[in-house]
Amino acid sequence: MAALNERQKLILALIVHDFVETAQPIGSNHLVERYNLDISSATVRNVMVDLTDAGYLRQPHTSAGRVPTEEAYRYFVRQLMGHTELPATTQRTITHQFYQAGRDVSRWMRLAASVLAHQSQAASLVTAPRPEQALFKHLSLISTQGRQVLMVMVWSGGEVRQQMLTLAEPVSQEQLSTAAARITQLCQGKDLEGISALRGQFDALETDVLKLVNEDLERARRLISGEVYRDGLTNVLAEPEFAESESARKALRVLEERSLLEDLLSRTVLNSGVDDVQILIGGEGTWQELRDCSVVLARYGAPGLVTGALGVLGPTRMAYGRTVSAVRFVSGLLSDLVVDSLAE
Amino acid sequence: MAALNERQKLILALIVHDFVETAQPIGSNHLVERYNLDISSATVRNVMVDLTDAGYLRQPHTSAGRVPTEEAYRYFVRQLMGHTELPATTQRTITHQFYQAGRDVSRWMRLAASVLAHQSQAASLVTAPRPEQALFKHLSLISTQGRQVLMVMVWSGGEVRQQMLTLAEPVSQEQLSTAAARITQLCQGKDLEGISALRGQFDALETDVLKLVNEDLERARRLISGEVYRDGLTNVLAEPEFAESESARKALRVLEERSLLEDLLSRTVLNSGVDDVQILIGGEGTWQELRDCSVVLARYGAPGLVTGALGVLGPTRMAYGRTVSAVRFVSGLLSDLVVDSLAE
DNA sequence: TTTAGCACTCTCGAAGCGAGAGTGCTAAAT
DNA sequence: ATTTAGCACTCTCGCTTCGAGAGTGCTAAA
Repeated sequence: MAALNERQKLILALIVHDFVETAQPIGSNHLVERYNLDISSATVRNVMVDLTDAGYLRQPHTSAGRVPTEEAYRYFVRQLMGHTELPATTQRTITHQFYQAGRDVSRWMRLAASVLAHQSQAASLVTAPRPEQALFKHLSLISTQGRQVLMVMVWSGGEVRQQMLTLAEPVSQEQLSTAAARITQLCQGKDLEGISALRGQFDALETDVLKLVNEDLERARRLISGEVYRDGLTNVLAEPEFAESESARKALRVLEERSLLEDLLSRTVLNSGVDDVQILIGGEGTWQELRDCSVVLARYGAPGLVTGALGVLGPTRMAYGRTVSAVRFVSGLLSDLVVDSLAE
Repeated sequence: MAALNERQKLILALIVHDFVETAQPIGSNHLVERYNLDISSATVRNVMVDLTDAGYLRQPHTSAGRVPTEEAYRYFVRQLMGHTELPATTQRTITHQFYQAGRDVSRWMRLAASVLAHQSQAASLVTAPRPEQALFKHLSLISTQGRQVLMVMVWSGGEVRQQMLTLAEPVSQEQLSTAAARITQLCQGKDLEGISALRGQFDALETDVLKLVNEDLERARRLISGEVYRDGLTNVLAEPEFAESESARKALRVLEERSLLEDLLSRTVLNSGVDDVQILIGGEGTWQELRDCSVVLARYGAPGLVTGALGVLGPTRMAYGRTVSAVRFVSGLLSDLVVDSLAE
């Protein structure tokens, strides 16, 4: 696959651009007229033959225009697209909305999903930030009614987890507070293993509580991603490539089914740096469900401390420029917010 | 619309049943053969004419079989369907899963949505339980870093809400704990107004904290439903009535767009009793988006204290028996769980 | 009141056909 | 050595036609 010359690049870029817009095969005449090219349609056709031989274009049938191949999108994304950013006013609006949302993580998530879906006109997903290595910070024990106790655990990074505990016999709120204070003091800054090592220094009540802390965290640790937020699912249904519902089903299954999503995320963003946008085109041969789909993903957060993932799923024929800049921007914004809420 | 005789009811029930299964117009011959009726197809045709005149059936075109009208589904649901329950083994399995999920509300929600989607083979939604009238129960203040403080509020019904607070100047954890204890003691059992009435009894730090408590709760109060959980969206895409994506879009928009959902819920389940299953067929003339859709909804929880809503959205041609029993069962189960976690 | 018989209607898929769009090739022009 | 005009060729798409099949409604007999 020899390097493309300038004219070839131009034609390829134009075809990708037009096809993204119209979803129709692009013909040589069409291209010349639309862009007032100072070359003839015959020349364009010659170039098209080159690009077809190089594997960047294909024809749906003998006498139709050309359509970009997956390879073309990859080339476009790598070499032709250039670095774009969201318009400054859009950036300001979005930033403003986030700061208005206060410190409520679940609102950040919903907002991020909504912004991504809207900017990319595709389906978006955002996973809640999760600590990569959780350090214990604080425990509250609150008696609710009878022998029921609400445990509220705070972990490094501000993750709050709750759990109910049923005691063998009623215990006063005072006793609970004392126990919580003792556990908080002894376990502060420790991770799961550190806490287990303290076994034996606690009385019966405290041991009961700690067992639940352990269980809860063990369960949480098994999952890569936190709560998943989605938006814009109906956007992809509007795209012609998902007109017959079968293809739409396949694509949306990936977002809906936890196991598929975890698989996708674990093989991509987990190995990448924060705010580093990854683009998966056409499932890259691996994901059968993502044939005809592209996914733009990024990891956000504070690496080593708290991270989450976010991204957009749309047809291969996707406005990569806009989508990538939206993902990059929101990812950066969330990273800032998460880091801010870690330390100031 | 005169009352139907037994034969008419039988035929109507069979047509609804068959159409739900096959999604094809039902012909008189087909019916007689399949159910070994001891009447002739001509007789069935006569009955069909009656039912068509009565508005329960219609023909897609002159020489096709009959299709139930929305009116037919309503009649079916009210008069013909009878009371069904999920099989006992299914009930046990589901119950077991819920108790395995411990006390984690967000897992209940996910599980409920998943069970509903699976049992009804349609799209499901579940809103997190929210206090109808929130009484303050407990406050923890946890210093994180510098002047950042994490507030964790516990409200009646076990709802835990968190908020970040940035102080003017650093304050020790000890001081924070004292303030939290004082606020907890003074405000315990009070609602938003009760807390406002105490204004003036607090020092600067405590007032700052309370302002945030107020803000957060004010914001929460404006929403009818808590976090929304969805599942089985891809199920509805498998139905032939949603084969062209346009109709699918309309239906899924209702689930996806918060405002539409809130509208739907506020006009239905909010006025109904808990565990009382409501069935909306074809949008009932009001919801344009829900043409060709039916929604089966119920409110769950402890009325007056904590409630949420849950339901299923599918094509009008839906297995109402199975769906209604699934919704009723899961609603009851969630009610029990919520009530249990309130008091024991 | 039920049913057999039958003419009638309408959809659906296959087949046929022409218009239109777009190509690839060749030969001339730059 | 490129570029381009010209042209024949190919293939899709929309349209129409047509026959088979399914299902009805009506009528007259049981």
